[in-house]
Amino acid sequence: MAKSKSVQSVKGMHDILPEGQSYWKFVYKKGSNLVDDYGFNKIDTPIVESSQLFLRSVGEETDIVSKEMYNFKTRGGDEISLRPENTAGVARAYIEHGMSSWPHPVKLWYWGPMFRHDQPQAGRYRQFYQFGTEIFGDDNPAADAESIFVALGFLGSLGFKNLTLKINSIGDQNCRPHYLKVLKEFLKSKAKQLCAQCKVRAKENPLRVLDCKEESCRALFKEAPQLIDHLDENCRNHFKKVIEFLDEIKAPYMLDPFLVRGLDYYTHTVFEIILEENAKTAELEEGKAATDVAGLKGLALVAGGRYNGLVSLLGGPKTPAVGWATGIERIILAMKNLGLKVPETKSQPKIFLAQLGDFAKRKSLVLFEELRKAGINASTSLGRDSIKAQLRIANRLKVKFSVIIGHKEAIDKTAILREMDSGIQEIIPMEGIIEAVKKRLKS
RNA sequence: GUGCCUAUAGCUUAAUGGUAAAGCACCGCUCUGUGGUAGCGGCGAAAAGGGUUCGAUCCCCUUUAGGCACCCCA
Repeated sequence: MAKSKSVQSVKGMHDILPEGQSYWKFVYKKGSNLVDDYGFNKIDTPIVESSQLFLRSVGEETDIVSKEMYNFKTRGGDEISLRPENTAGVARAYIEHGMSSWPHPVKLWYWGPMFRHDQPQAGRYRQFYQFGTEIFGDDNPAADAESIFVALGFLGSLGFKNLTLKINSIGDQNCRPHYLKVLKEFLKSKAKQLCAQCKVRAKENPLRVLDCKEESCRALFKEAPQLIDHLDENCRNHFKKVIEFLDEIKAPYMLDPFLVRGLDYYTHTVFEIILEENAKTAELEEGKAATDVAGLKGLALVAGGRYNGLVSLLGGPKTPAVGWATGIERIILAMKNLGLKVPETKSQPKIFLAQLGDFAKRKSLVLFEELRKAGINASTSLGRDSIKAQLRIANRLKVKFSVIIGHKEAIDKTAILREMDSGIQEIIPMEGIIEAVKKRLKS
């Protein structure tokens, strides 16, 4: 097989082919227009950052950094990494360019590839695109709500319905340690009944134990102390106000006391937007029953939260911030599975130029250029000499008209304009051809 | 990182322990001057490596890739 003898794409990496581009274009357009309307400005940061950045921000102990990051050493010996997410990079840029002196809040958005070395699955790649926003310098719960609202608006603009917003507060440096103590005690008392995995986690990352999907554990955790009951007054107030804002803008939400996130920098609000568990595909053909959306059950389309400690952690001034991100491959897969359609954006030529003989070929090349200058999307197949083959291409391209220049026409300084549907042809003087084409295309 | 399933041409599929077949697609010819339909022809495949066997695409092992479920996550 030719495939195996030639070079293949690296595991977990994928090509976005022309027919897939209409989805990408559509999602990008909807997303960028929306955040523009909300006053966000685009920022691009490098795909490569110093490894330190992620170790310090995302967290050395997190899976993303400890297991999934692409790390390299440069010739000079610098340790660098492919970015596994972009909040750290944007925060770094915020500090590096002195954005703290910009009028606040500083509202930024980004779109670009991220890299994580995990197991590829549907909607899950080692290089994948994320789109997201960050708001710096706004401590107000309204900024949390705005972030959530923008994320919901984005998904809504793509046609998603039946979304569930899960939200929780994980407190901050002041109150989380107290909670962890209480939680650890609880887990100790139940140690014997925990699943193997939870036993390990109870020691290493107790917060994540609450995430366990094991039925027996879940039952156990019903009595577990909840973060939300251990928030200090400041945190509780903040969370309460976020919820009030969500009520105000009528965003449907679900409090999830077990929602924790895999990045260390989060404080206060954390949230996820998932497709409802019972999301079904559109009924495609008659007789074909709707099926569960493959691979997407409970998968987060959007995730985000507040990270008030991040900027100062990276050496910048103490700056509250909040943001979210979404995975584009995942979004597009969900759109396809749900039958959400996007407009076709393939290049659609309006007319086709066919020629016979070298002299005519030269003439049609000139005309081709003139058509382009006149803003008419024309196509041609100058490499083919048989008129039959050329018209076959014209037919396949679904053009309305073909312009045919044979040897005779080239000498007479005329061209044949053929309407493809009817097959009606007329001979038009060369200098009038552009006008004639324009006129026909209009009607 | 773990477990299960899968791998035949660009795509979809077939048969077979003994020369790998077809449809679609692509290219050409019939037809250097007219497409859609037709006829004819061409291109082109066993993921890689090893083992069992007289002989392996088929049976076995390893690797690779994909899917699914974990883990984790967007």
